[in-house]
Amino acid sequence: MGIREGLLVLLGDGPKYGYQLKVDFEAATGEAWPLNVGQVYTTLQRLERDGLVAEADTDDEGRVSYALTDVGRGEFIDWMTTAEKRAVPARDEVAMKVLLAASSAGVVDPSVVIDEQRRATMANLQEYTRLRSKTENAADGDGDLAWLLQLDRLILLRQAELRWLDDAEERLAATRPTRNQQPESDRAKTREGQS
Amino acid sequence: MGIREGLLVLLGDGPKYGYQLKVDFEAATGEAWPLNVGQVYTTLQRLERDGLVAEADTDDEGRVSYALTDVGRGEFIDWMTTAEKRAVPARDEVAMKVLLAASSAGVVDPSVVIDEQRRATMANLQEYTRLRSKTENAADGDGDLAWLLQLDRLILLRQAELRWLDDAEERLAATRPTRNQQPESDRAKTREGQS
DNA sequence: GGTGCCATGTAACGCGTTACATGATTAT
DNA sequence: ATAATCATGTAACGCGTTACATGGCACC
Repeated sequence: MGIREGLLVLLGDGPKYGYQLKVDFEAATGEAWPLNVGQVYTTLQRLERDGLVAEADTDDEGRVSYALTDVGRGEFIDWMTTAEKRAVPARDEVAMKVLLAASSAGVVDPSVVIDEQRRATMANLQEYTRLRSKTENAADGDGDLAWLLQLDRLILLRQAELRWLDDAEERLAATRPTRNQQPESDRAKTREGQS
Repeated sequence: MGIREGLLVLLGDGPKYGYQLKVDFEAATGEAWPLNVGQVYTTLQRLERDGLVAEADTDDEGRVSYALTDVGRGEFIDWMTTAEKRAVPARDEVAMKVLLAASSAGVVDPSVVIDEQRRATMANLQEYTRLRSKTENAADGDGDLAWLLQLDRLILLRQAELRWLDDAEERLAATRPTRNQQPESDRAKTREGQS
């Protein structure tokens, strides 16, 4: 998950050297996922260790290039053509905040957390939207396809987040006031002093 | 980002011992983010090292409980009341696949990748939707609020992903066929042999 | 008497991330 | 000249994750 696969794919259309991989990686992801060059070299080491890439002929300049091994090419094709299962959903900071606020009853007001996050997310969304129109209206029609795709994605994600914040507020408002909502089952078993 | 903050918040309403934290963490996140118990203890060590928690009085049973220090309580409040900035968007496997497929022109057909992922995501979405109705119609009206919120969230995320896959396919179809779309700028500078 | 849950840990690995060191080449 | 970019690497840290070891207690 991550850089390994990225490099693997980038090496899919021919040998490349470290720095080139960094540049290509960022270009491919629309500069939205910056990559410290050092990581390329360490990741290449690990890929070599695992037999997925091998040092290829050194460049006409002094540049050390790497190429996929057969195994590496296999992994690359495999990863590319297999859809992600995502058995366990990724932990998201915003979701964590809201869920934890909701569970730690009383100490923090979930609606405050939600409101604050909504403001940030809306600002974020506006910024991305602005960037997208700006990019779309750029003179060069082919302007940075990857960057546009990233913006599309981020906009959709933020919109989804806003909807979720609304849903969450609603659900919390619906259940909280009716009862003081102590999850009695667990609470009773291990009373934790100072309530 | 992650477990640290989770434990911090959970300790916000009183001292708890390790195992309890694990149980509470999973309960708070609707069992969607499972947590190996061992991680609780190592994370507690780190939190203690950083002066955010301290070992509190041992339980009536032999259980070692931890409590927030003043600093820890500060961090907790801080984290809770501050919205996430998310300067750099998180790397997502699906997005990576599509973007990399789009950039590595020719080796892999992006539309194939997209189609395959769409199938998986749709199945995923249906499963979550099914689970939600099932949970909502459960006899006990208060049934697992956290779990419901997670399902809401995952459903919205998957829907957003589907829309993005559509958008991406469209954008790729719009630009790709017109030109063979070699990013000439970089391509020219470092010709990488065997094309 | 064994199976399973409660409870606390430790050891080791993997990967991402940062920071640092070192040079060559190019541009101003 | 000197600043920026190209190019390759190393060292160290942090956190998440897995696997393992141990022991008490309850229930059947």
